[in-house]
Amino acid sequence: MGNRLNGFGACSTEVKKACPIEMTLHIIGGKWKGIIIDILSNNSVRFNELKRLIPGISQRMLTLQLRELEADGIVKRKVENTIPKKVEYSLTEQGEKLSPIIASMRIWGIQYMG
Amino acid sequence: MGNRLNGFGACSTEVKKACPIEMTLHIIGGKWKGIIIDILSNNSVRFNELKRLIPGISQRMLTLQLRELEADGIVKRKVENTIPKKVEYSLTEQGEKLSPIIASMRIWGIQYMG
DNA sequence: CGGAATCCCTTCCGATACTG
DNA sequence: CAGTATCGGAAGGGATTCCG
Repeated sequence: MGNRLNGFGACSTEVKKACPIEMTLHIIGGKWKGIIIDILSNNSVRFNELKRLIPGISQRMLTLQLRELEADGIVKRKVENTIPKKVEYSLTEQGEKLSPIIASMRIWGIQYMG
Repeated sequence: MGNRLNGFGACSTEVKKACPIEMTLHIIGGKWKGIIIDILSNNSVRFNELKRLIPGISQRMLTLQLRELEADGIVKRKVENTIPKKVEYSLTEQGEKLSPIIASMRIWGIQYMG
């Protein structure tokens, strides 16, 4: 199932047609994607920098989540083939449209804890 | 370990202190909670009506999700002990504060599919 | 530096059957 | 009507090791 990597909107297939809320939650859901998008808002960040900014994430999970976000058209990946290699991640236009939503989730979370 | 049911903010414990975004995503995440909150926005809905309004959800999952939302202080449950029983679900004040976020996720999803 | 590969455990979720 | 109980598969996620 789930054919990934067919570019923009590669999100998990059947979900698409169904409920847009479910689809959005599927794209930004999971343990790490929210904070990744939040950090990348109006920012271009390198892999290890990103890893440093997200306490507790493993290299494996960071890679996986970035790959999925990329496949869903949320994140861009820019490689400079210098030595050592340099890879910069940033949000696509679609991705930037998500960041206010993530930001409001942060606000809500803070007042919820308060 | 995750002590549930200690009322408001019973969300899974350790998450709380960490990242508010992660916590919010934990509360509204998963396959069904988004649409449940969306339907309950400014609405009081009975169990079976809710089930009817959410295509594909099983009785078990609806119950589970409602219980978690209740434990997290998002959803209220009102029982009338008539025969047959009547149970109405609605959002708490905290829950209503989530509904604009869910709504913006719906909007984003629609334009993303567009 | 920025990954990929493997292993393994936990959580999520669906199907089905039963109940006050 | 509004649930519970039980089972089993699928997906999510952590630890560790290896690589160009």
